[in-house]
Amino acid sequence: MPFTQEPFYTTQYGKAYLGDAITYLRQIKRESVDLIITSPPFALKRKKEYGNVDATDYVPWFMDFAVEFRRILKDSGSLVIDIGGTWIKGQPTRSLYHFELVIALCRTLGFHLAQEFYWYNPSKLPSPAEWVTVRRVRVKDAINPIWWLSKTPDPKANNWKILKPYSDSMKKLLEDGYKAKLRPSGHDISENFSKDNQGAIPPNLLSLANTDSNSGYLRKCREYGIKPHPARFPHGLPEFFIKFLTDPGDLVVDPFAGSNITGEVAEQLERKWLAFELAEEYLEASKFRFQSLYEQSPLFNQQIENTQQRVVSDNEIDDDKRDEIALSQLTLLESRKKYKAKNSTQQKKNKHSQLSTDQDD
DNA sequence: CTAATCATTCGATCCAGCTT
DNA sequence: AAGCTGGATCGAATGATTAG
Repeated sequence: MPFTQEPFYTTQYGKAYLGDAITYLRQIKRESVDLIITSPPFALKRKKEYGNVDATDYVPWFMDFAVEFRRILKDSGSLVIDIGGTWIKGQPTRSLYHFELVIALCRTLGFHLAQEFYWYNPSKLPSPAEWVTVRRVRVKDAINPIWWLSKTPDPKANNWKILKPYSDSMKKLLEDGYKAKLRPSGHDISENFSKDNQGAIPPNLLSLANTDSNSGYLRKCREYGIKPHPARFPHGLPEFFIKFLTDPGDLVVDPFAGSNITGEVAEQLERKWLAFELAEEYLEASKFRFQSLYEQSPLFNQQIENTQQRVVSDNEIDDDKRDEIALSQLTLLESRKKYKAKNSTQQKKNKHSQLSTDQDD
């Protein structure tokens, strides 16, 4: 992609860019993208640090992006939007903004609703607290709608690629044989139901607990004192749609990339990817997802220098306090050195294993 | 005026340490 | 060496009320 701006970083399959997605989207060639998958900022009542748009302004705000989405998608391409619901201020009733969005995308821009999905997070906090845990007049909101939209009525898709293991009772049925007959509903269950397809066709309810608390990304964020992106979807979500809707070598775009989980998953699945993100801190930390990148990060080296300077130069604090800080920072420095050493041996190991597999090939 | 407090939840993952 | 167990961790919360 010949963008006017340089990428923030580049990997084997992808590029991440810093800035407003709209400026980049406008430079992408028409009908060149296979999948746009994203989790835009939701219209939450309590605004987050990454910036939220109000429910009343949401559809017009999104439309500017959606026009470009439609232009850059191939006819076989899909647009997948993970969008959380929200509440009307001051009363226990739901906002309609995410429904209004999907209707506007179809009615105004001519997108097709290929299918609606729901992401169920069983370990979601019981919220909204006022209505769920204080007054107890609603139940916890643990579902995110995911709109799968397409540019034409027949986007590229193949559910053979996302079969899930058969349940125990289905395995038993396959062993014992299906009783072929007309069901009361009129559904004709034929002998064909006894065919073993090596896996079940998944439903449109994706059950994924979002409980990442100790991943490499989070540990490195903690280590370098960077605030992790507070709103990350689980890897399983982009993985499902990338496998379902694209082939290796296809192009996947995430215009609201955040900590760039989409890029990480696309890289693993050998799809080309483009990620756009407004906040430099989030994009910088997303380098932690790509081992080859993060040690080249100025953040990584600068933090170590800063720590060394601070230990010797800070005279404004009283003596006890300064000793305490110096000690904690020395410990921090030690742990970074250890981490760096451990990581470089790890990289050597990886290189070795890569070489040996190359030879095998 | 702003800031703090209150109500509530449960599963995935990583890691260290132990057992087989 | 491989497998298991248990501990630590943390999460796209909100609005009313009280304290400062």
